[in-house]
Amino acid sequence: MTIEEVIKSTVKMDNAKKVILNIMYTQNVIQDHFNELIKPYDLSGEQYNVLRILRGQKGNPANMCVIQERMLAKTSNTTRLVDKLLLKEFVTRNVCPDNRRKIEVLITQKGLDVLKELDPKVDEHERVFAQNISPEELELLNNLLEKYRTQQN
Amino acid sequence: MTIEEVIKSTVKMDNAKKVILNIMYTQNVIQDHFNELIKPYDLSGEQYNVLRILRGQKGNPANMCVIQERMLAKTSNTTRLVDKLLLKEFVTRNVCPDNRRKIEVLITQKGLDVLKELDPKVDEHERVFAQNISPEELELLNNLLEKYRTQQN
DNA sequence: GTTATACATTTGTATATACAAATTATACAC
DNA sequence: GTGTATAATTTGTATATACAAATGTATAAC
Repeated sequence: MTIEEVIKSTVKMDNAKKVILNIMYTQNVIQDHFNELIKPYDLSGEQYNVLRILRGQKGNPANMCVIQERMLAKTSNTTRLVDKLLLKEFVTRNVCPDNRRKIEVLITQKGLDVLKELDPKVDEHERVFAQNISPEELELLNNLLEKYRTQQN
Repeated sequence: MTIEEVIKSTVKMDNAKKVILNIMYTQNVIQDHFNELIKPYDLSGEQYNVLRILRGQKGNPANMCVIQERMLAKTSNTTRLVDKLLLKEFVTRNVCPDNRRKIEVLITQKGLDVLKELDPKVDEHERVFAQNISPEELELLNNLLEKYRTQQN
C-alpha cells in the first residue's frame, strides 16, 4: 500500500513530502504492532524501553539522567515512568550515596524475568518486518535513514 | 550519526533491529522539527493534520469518521481535537441535516489563512531533510519503506 | 408501531506527554 | 563559612492519547 493510498490523497505529492509521511506512518505501524505485543504484560512502550536500558547496565544502577539520554523519544518525565515500574516491582530506586542529588535505578529479577519472556516475541516482531525486504535492502534502508536525518550544514 | 551512536548502544545490533530503531528515531527527529515550526501558531501536530484534511475537502464539510480515517495516527479522539480547533475558530461544526448522527466539520477562512501562512514553512521543513539525499535515493527510500511495512503472508 | 441491531459521535477515566517552576544537593568563588 | 551558580530530580498543570462505555440516531425485522 503506497502512502497516497493510506491517506486517501487525491492530489499528487512530491517525494520529499512522501518520505516524511512514509516515515511517520511506518513508525505508527511498527508501534501499533509492538503495543499489541506488550499489551498482555501491562507495560507501555516507554516502560519497556526503560527496562531494556536498565538491563543493558549489567547489574550497575542507572541514574535518571542516564535513562533520559538513552531514550529514543526524549520523554521529559523519567520520574513518573520509573514510578510505574516501581509499583510493578520491576525496578528499585535509591538515592546515590556518593551524590545525594542522584537516584540509582536498578532492574529487579522480576523485571529481568519479564524481559526474558518478551525477548523471543520482540525478536519475532523485528523479523516480521525485516522479512519483507532483502538483507541488502535492509542495510540500504538503514544507511538512507541515517543519511536522511543528518543535517549537513 | 548512526542509530547505535544515538542510543549509545554498547552491543552490536543486527540490521532488523537497527531499521526499527532508525525509523522510530527518524520519525522523532522529524516530529520535533515540525513541532518547533508550528509552536508559534498554537497548533498541535494533530490539529494541523485535521486542518489539512479539511482544506483538502475543497469547501465540502467532512464528517468525524472521514477525518478519523484520513489521519495517519488513529487518534481515537477526533471530537476533542475538533473542540480545540473550534475554540480557535479555525473550524465550524454542525449536525448533518440528512443524517443527524453525523457531524459536518468545515474549515473557516481563519483556518485557511493559518494554513496559508504555514505552507511555505512546511515546504521548507520537507525540503530540509530531503536535501540530505539525492532525488534517486529519495524515491528509493519511499519504495523501501512501502515494501518494508507491507506484510506478505 | 415495537424491538433489535448497527452506526456516528461523545464522554469518562486512566495514563502519557510537554513545559515550566520548585526542590534539594553540590561546587566554587570569596 | 556565606553567597551564588549549577546540577539532578521532582512536582504542578495543561493538554494529549487510549480504551471502554454511554448517548443518540437510523435501519430493518416483525
